[in-house]
Parts: sequence; structure tokens; C-alpha cells
Amino acid sequence: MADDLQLKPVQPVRAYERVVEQIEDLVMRGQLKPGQRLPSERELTARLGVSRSTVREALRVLESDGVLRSRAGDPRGPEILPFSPATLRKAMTRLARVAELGLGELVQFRMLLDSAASMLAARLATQEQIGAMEAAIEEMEDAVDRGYAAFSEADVAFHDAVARASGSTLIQVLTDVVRGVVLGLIAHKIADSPDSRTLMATSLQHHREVLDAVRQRDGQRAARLARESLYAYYAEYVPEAERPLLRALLDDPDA
Amino acid sequence: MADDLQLKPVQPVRAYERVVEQIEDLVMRGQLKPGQRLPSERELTARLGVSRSTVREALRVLESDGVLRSRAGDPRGPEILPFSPATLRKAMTRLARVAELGLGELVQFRMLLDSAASMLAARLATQEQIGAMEAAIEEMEDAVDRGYAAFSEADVAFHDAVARASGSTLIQVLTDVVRGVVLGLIAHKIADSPDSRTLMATSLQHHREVLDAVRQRDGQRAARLARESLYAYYAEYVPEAERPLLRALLDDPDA
DNA sequence: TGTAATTTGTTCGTATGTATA
DNA sequence: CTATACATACGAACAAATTAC
Repeated sequence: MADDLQLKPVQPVRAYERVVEQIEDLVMRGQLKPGQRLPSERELTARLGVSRSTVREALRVLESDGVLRSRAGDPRGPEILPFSPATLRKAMTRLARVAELGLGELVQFRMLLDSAASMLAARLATQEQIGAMEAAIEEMEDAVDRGYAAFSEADVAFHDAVARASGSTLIQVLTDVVRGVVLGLIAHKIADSPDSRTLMATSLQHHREVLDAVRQRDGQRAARLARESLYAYYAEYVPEAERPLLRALLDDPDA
Repeated sequence: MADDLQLKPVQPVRAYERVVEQIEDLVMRGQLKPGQRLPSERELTARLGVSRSTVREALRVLESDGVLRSRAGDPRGPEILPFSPATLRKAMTRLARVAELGLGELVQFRMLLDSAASMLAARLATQEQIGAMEAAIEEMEDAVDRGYAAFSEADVAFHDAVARASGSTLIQVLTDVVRGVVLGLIAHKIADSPDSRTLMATSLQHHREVLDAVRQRDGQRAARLARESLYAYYAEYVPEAERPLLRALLDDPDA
């Protein structure tokens, strides 16, 4: 007998899975576009030749994946949704919890993303995109006196502007997701900080420097400043033991 | 009337969603660990006070999220699974298709991940982890004569070793995911390349240089070489129009 | 080895509340 | 406001699969 035939164990394919695949395929191929409606459950039952329960299980899975939404009583049928990073965020959040990602690793990854985004922004950003960064900085200046919440909001706007200017959808989405997880872990600590005003002023200055590097089209400097800025802002909330992870991304890790 | 009360529209919460939440919570809190079993569908029906259909819809969603697996006839009940990046990969793949991510953006992101991984590996890797990289390189050397498939496998092993040595789970998982998407898009093109042998030899030399920089603990050099290596390997498959995205990550983008 | 018991996979019927026209 | 079609949810039934004895 040939002993090295590549035979894999066969697992039964359930009916609802084939329904999910069919609908997913239609969406992937663009035959079903956001806003369009799927036939009603009863019609799907008839067209697919499976029971209502099977159709429903498939719809629940697709719904939880953010592919569509079905509402009770809507005679137009389930609605195909536009893509949203919600599923990615869910998966990422689970990864963070189940894999027990430390704050250190999350901040490290943010440094990585923001650094790359700043590099790309310096080299590729349009004047309009640079204008959006400038507007966000002005908003931050105004917000210093209005407290941490307002400042944080403007800060997010700045980083979003940079991420958009990077031209990379992946960087944009992942920045959004990772920031959400990080802020969820420590927002209250920063808000409660007694010298949060000093923190904001320092952070604002760092952001100005990044913007300056972007304006001068100096990608490497923008990237370096972005890393240093995040390190300065978050390092104190990261446990001592994990700080080497952050420092390893700085140009001079032993300084 | 107060006009600025933050009132959001309430959307009905369906029964199966509350079941999903309960079980997801138990897994998140570590009260249900991988390998453990959930009660049977009928017992869940009784304990949760909902019908079996509702329980099943919840189980299907959890199954599609990779949280558990239920097999027909298994009297021990659904099994809690260890975390796997499968969901992340699924979400990422959908993002790539639906957001119409070009090959350029995907390769760009790989450059970014591999660059960071190499930098971190140079600064943090243990001798054992460096040994794994060396072993992968030797495997690549052997594989040059055995064709693209074998070479690609060894190549993957090298990048995995680097990603592991980076100490970052996020880098590790995302490298795996993005590589899967990229290879899915162009593996056949490389395999069919007439001068694939030359390509392999060049790539092998680049990998040796990265390893050398890691051995010498030169993070910045390792990162730069990693970017250049990926650029050299993939650039020709990336449409002309998207290549500036890749070059923007090189130290000298105009060269 | 084979068989019995239990579980999941799937279907069908029904009652109820809801959104749309 | 009403009629209609819809989704939600329940429960019973049978087939197929798995385990354990």
C-alpha cells in the first residue's frame, strides 16, 4: 500500500454550511451588493430545497459575520450590509483576551502601525490630507482646556487622518481596532491622572513634530517621532516587565 | 424637556444572541477552557429556558466563530476549542475581497510586518530561536533543487521563525494571515515562472543576509533587509501602478 | 465485534409579534 | 387603520452519526 497518499479525514458538510457558502459567494463576487435584499426565509427555503430552520441557522451565521441583517416583519427580506470592520474588531478583541495579549504588546503594535502610517503619509499624503491633520491638531489645542475626553477625541482624529493618508486600508482598520482595545484597557487611568494636563501638553507637542515631519516629506523622521510619541504617552501605563517590548522599536533601544 | 439626553434607538435583542453572549462570556472569563464540553443541546434547552432551535442557532454562530465544535452523535456535547486565528483570517480575507485590497497593499503590509518582526527578532531573539531560523535556511538550501513548492514551504518556516522570535502574537498571527491571502493570489504565477530557480537563489541569499543581521543584533539592518527582500521577491507581480506603495516603505523610495 | 442508547442534523407545523404598504 | 407577509420562537418527530458497553 502507498503509505504517503495525502488523505485527510473527511468531515461531514452540514446543510446550513452550504447555504452560507452560496450566499457568501454571491456577496464576494459582487452579485449581491450592499443594500440589496435577499429573498425571504420562506422563499429561500423553497429555492434552496432545505428547511426553514436550516435557512435560519445560515442567516444567523451570516448576520454574526456582519454580512447581512434581517429584521422581523420586514417584507423586503434580509439586507446585505456594506463591509464593516466590526467582525475584524470582534476577532481581534477575542484574540487579545484569549491569547492574553498584554498591554505592552498592544501598545507595541500601535507604535508599529502608527510609525508605518506616518512614514507613508509623509511620502504619499495629498495637501488635502495634510490639511485634515492640521485641523485635528488645532482641535487638540482647543481641547486641552476642555479635559481628557475632548482631547482624546481630537487625538483619535489626528491618528485617523494619518492612517487615511497612508493610503492603506489595512493600516486604517487595524489602527482603529487596536486603538479601541488599548483605550478600553486604560482610558480611565489616563483620565484619572492628576497631571493629565501636562500629559496633554506634551502629547500635543509631539503631534506637532510629527506633522512637521510629514509636511517636510521626511518619512523616516515622521516614523521615528510617531514611535517616540506613543512611547512617551503610554509607557508609564505598561508594566515594567513589558517595556522592553516597546523600547525594542525605538531607534536606540538602550537609551 | 431635556433635549440632549443621549438616547440611542433600541434594537430588539434576540434570544439566540443572549445565549451566545452567555457562553462567550464563560469562555472569555476562563470558566470554560479548551477541551471542556458544553451540556448537550437538550440540556442547554432546559437550563436556558429556550427552545432547541434557539440553542442551535447560538451554537452555529459560536461554531462559525471558532469558539466550539459540535459533532453529530457525540454524547459528550460540544467541545470548547483553543483559540485559532481562523476567524481573524476569515475576516481579513473578506476585507481583502470586499474592500478590494490590491496585491500592492497586501505586499506592502507584509513588508511592514516582516520588517518589524526582523527588527524585534534581532533585538530579542533567544539563541534557540535563532537556531530555528538557521534550520529553516538550511531547509531552503536543500529545497532549491526540489522545486518551488518545497522552497515556499521552507520560506514560510523561516518567516514563521522570525515572527515567533519577535515575541509578538499579533505579528505572528497577522503574518500568517496576510501571507495566506497573498500566496492565494499569486502562488501559481511564481510556480509557473520560467526562471523560478534564479528567483529562489536570489531569495535565499536575501534571507541569509537577514539572518546575519539578526545574529549580529543589528535591528535596523535586519528590518531594512527584510523589506528589500520582500520587495525584490514580489514587486514584479505587483501592477506598476501600485509599486510606489511598496517603494514608499524602502529607505530610499526614489532609488 | 456488534449492538443499544444517546446525541446531533434536519424537517415540519404552529402560535405570536412586527414592519410595510 | 387594516391587511398582508414577514421573522421570531417553540415543540414534536425522524434520520444519521457517535460513543460506550
